[in-house]
Amino acid sequence: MSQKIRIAIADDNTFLLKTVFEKLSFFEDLDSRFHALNGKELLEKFKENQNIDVVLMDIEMPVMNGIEATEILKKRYPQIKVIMLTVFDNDENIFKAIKAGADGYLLKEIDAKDLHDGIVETLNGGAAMTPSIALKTLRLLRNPIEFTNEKDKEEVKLSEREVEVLEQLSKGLSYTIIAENLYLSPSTVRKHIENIYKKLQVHSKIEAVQKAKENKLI
Amino acid sequence: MSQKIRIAIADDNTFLLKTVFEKLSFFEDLDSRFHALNGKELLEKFKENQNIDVVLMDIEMPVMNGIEATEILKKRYPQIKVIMLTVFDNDENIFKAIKAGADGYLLKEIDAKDLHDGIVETLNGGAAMTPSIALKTLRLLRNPIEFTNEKDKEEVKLSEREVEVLEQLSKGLSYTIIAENLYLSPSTVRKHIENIYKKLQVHSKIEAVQKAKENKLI
DNA sequence: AGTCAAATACGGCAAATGGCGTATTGTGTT
DNA sequence: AACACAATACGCCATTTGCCGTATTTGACT
Repeated sequence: MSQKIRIAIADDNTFLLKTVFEKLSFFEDLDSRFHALNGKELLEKFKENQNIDVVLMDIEMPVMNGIEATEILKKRYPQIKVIMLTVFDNDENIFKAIKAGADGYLLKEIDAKDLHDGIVETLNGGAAMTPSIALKTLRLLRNPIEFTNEKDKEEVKLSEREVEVLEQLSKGLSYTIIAENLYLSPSTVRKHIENIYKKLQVHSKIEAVQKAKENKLI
Repeated sequence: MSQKIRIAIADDNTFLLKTVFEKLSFFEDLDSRFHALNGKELLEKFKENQNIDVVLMDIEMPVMNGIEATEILKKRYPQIKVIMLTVFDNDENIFKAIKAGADGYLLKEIDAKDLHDGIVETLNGGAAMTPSIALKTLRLLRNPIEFTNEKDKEEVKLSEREVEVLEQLSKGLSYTIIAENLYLSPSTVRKHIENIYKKLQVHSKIEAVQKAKENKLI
């Protein structure tokens, strides 16, 4: 690459902004050009200065959030790559960002090297995704039904292990088989299921599996 | 991770097989256990030897292809991670593989380090995807094209009464409650369910409800 | 250093479930 | 009339499930 990759960043948190700049500064092929504290500011700066290759875009910002900004930006300058860089990894944000035209979706905990690689890959016509995000996109693809279902549910949180158990439950497996598959004692599996039921407010396998699917927990 | 990651490979091309083995051999935390030349062979080897963490699965194989094999494998051993490793990157294969339950999709041109990283990330609950594949999944998500399975449907026929019972089953109700609702004795409900299981070739409420939904019987 | 949540695990108990055989009644078809 | 089949129903039995209490370990955060 003869030319440096020119980058703009949109983020309202100046501390995180600084962290990102630092990560980028390790690499000589990257050139951090400017930043904005919200979507509107970013778009205004683009009016005078469009020679940017990649935008790293936060989602939660005042005035105009990153998803709206992405939508407008990609419509106006389609050649510019937009990579979401955020702490939020809920399905709705991911899906909205993709719909808005994002070329990648990374989480802020990403290390400098992976960020760099993601930027380069995106410029080369790929897409940047942290593995946990990739998993969620796979799940979204598997259940195309609920794309319409935008309304909020009361955010039931299951632990990772509980989700694993639930996934096995959904295959119709029994406690003992699940225990074997996960290298646990049946007692533990049963306790996990008990806890799942409490969290989901259900009283049987079927109800649990159905509720989990509704809430896209599996 | 104290334990080595145990890997099985399915690929009909022995040359490519060797290449993959070589790539894996660079890493001390990876343990290539066995390989198979097609999906059927893989499943047979799994019958005796299931202590595998990750399967690297080719798509085009004789006898049984990688997508069918993935579907069966993931149903039988849901905890095992399956990563497609193939030269084919067309939308249909990607989508089918994801539907079949693949946990990742990598292209064979991948270098050793990225392959290793992908395996580890997948084990850690993420998903492995080469950037070009990630891009295609994003596009698939953006386009609300209905990829609903046109094929299969073995036309299982249930009687009216059986459908009624099944509908109640799907609400998560017990035999006795269903009996009350339909003005039947619990024995009858159980017999109906027994017959339903036989027709659907399943062995539990959950499986029955899921199969019925797949076949749009309820 | 202390707290907390999560993951692990056991035992007990009542109810539900899944699989088997058997039997009677009605209904429609050959 | 004979036959097939769905719907109804009971009993037996082993296993699974749902619910309860309790307990230890570990890792994360304060």
